[in-house]
Amino acid sequence: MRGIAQLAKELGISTGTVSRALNGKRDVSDETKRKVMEAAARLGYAPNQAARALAQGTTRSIGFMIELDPETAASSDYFFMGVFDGVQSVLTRHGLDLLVLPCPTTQDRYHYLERFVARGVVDGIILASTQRVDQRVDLLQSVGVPFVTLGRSTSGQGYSWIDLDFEGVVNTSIDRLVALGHRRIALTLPFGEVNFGAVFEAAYRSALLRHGLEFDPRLMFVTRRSEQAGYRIVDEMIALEAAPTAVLLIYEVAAIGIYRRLAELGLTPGRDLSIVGLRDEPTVRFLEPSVTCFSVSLRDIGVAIAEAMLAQLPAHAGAYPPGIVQKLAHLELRAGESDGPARS
Amino acid sequence: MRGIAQLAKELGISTGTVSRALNGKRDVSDETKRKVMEAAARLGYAPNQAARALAQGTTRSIGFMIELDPETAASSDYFFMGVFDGVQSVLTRHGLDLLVLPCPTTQDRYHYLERFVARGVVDGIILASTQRVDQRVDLLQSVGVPFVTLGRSTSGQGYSWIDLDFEGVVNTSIDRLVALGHRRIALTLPFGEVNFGAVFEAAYRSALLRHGLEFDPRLMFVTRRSEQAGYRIVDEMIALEAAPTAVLLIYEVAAIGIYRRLAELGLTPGRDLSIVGLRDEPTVRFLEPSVTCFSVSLRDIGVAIAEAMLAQLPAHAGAYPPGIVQKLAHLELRAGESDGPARS
DNA sequence: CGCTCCTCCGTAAGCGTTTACGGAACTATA
DNA sequence: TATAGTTCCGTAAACGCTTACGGAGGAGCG
Repeated sequence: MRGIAQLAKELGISTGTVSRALNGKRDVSDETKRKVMEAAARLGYAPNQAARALAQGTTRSIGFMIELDPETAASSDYFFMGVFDGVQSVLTRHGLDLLVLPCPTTQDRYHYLERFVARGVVDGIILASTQRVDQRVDLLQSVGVPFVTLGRSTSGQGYSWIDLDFEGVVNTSIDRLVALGHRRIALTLPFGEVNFGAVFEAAYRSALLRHGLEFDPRLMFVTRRSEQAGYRIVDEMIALEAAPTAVLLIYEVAAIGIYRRLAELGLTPGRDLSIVGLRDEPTVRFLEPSVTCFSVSLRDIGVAIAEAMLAQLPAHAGAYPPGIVQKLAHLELRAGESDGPARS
Repeated sequence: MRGIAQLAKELGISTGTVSRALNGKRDVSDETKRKVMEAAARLGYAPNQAARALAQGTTRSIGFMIELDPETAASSDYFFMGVFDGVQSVLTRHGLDLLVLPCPTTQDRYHYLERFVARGVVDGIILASTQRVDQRVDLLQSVGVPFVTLGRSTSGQGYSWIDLDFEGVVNTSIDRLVALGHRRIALTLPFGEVNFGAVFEAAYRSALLRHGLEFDPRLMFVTRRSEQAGYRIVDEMIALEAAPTAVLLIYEVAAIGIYRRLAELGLTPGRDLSIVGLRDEPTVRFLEPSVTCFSVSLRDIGVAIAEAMLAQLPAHAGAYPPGIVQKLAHLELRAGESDGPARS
């Protein structure tokens, strides 16, 4: 006899009463409630998760699926830790646990997720690294599991997502660069089928159009998230017959490589080539001259995700207005010295 | 009627047989086994996790607790993603899931862990960021939950751990620097009570002793994991009456700051100050001149952790020789150009 | 043919909680 | 005093799965 039964025997009352007391339900006198709480704390008792989940039909935990691609994702984890913290801060207040589910490099992301939802390990799912067309969204919608995605996708319809305002970043950047006299502005795009690549490119095209600038596909560079990638594209840009005078980076870390290559060539960031990065992560923030980029609170993004999740959980209805929420996190410009007037 | 009952009805057999078939047990004909498998795949059936855990008394999942300190840990996640991948690669082969448990900044690490083990959410625990004295180790040992720590601790006794060979790194580094003529070698130490700080310092002291060099506490600098920290200590070192000619970094990322400050002062890494970093993470690997540091496979560390865990799980006895395993991961020197002959 | 042994399957009792239901004791009301 | 209404608690049936147990049927043997 273990668990609640032992506790009940110890107190000389029934398991039902103990359970009610622990869960703060009615039909229990304050006196017994107190006794039970005290005994539980003293014996270090906590209700068995499996039994509780089975009886209630709910696990009280939310899964956050991430991917472990060592090539590209390895450095974006920087990103996730901040988000996790934000998610946690909200979930714990509602008695929910956060379980991070790291999909191994060798496994298919769809099947990995499928197993977890089919077995009912979590009550809700948070998805990251959304692809342009992402079957996981369709899966979750069809089985009816509450979910929120960090990043948009063209799959599914009418679901909750939180994403960075890439359009805003592109518009602000291009406006700024154009105002500085730039006419040929290069762009780096993420390798792979992540959705924000398409978003970034579309925003870029429409911004050019808005300014009456010509779109030149040779000014777009697909890169992985690495310093090396930045190093390489400098030469590629220079080799063009009409080299760009500015570049907008989807992976700000590339700035490090660009700086180094420019230095080797005797060129100066902000003078010979204007550079605008996406996010002001610490490493980039430390560069000299400082990189013009954008600031966003990762924690706030996490909070928004958690709130969007709570809005979908029946057990927590009322805490947040129900319904789908789709939110773009604003990125605030942090003007640095890596961009300046265009030189011809 | 859901789950296995529905599946059984569909096939016209009992739930017991279905369960046996799905779990590949005996007492089921190959014919029915085949039919059940087929039906399960067709209907997308997977046994409910809670029910299974309750019946078997085992969750088939391992928890990996990490901490979300945005200040120090945020950038060490780089580190974790690689480790996760290694752990996963082994666990999945044995039908075990990996659940990452991120302890929020606001919560006490001990109570966070306590709740998870008391509720029986996981069969085993992997601990990171072990403190010099870490009550979590005592807790896990007292309740008898299988666990492995990534990093040592002075708490507890005779438990399994995997750690970096900090002693090896220090010895190799000091030997190398001394051979280059350095006599005053500085050291950076981690902020906080993490155990590897103490290990690093102890190894440093004994290495100095071995070479007959004087120990000077003023040559030790406690730093957080940041570029900024490196930037700052340059001035602090120079300000000393007898400035060090070399420095050994616990957080290699500090090299970035050191490089920058040296450049501002018109000094050159490897000539005016020799620098040796711990791990060759991408950002540092990209510096120019290249940083002398050490290489270690994060994935292998993860693999070792998982194997140490399996050795403790009764259900998997035999897969790996039972017993505690304590292993130091070797760090291979990657000689760069950031260190050179001492100048007086 | 009778016996034993093996193969395969159904039955049902758990696993540790939660929770609907009913009932005992007590209070308030007429 | 009889009745209705509260308050508190015990009982037991779920939740979905696993697994010990037993039994039916067939094969193999003497």
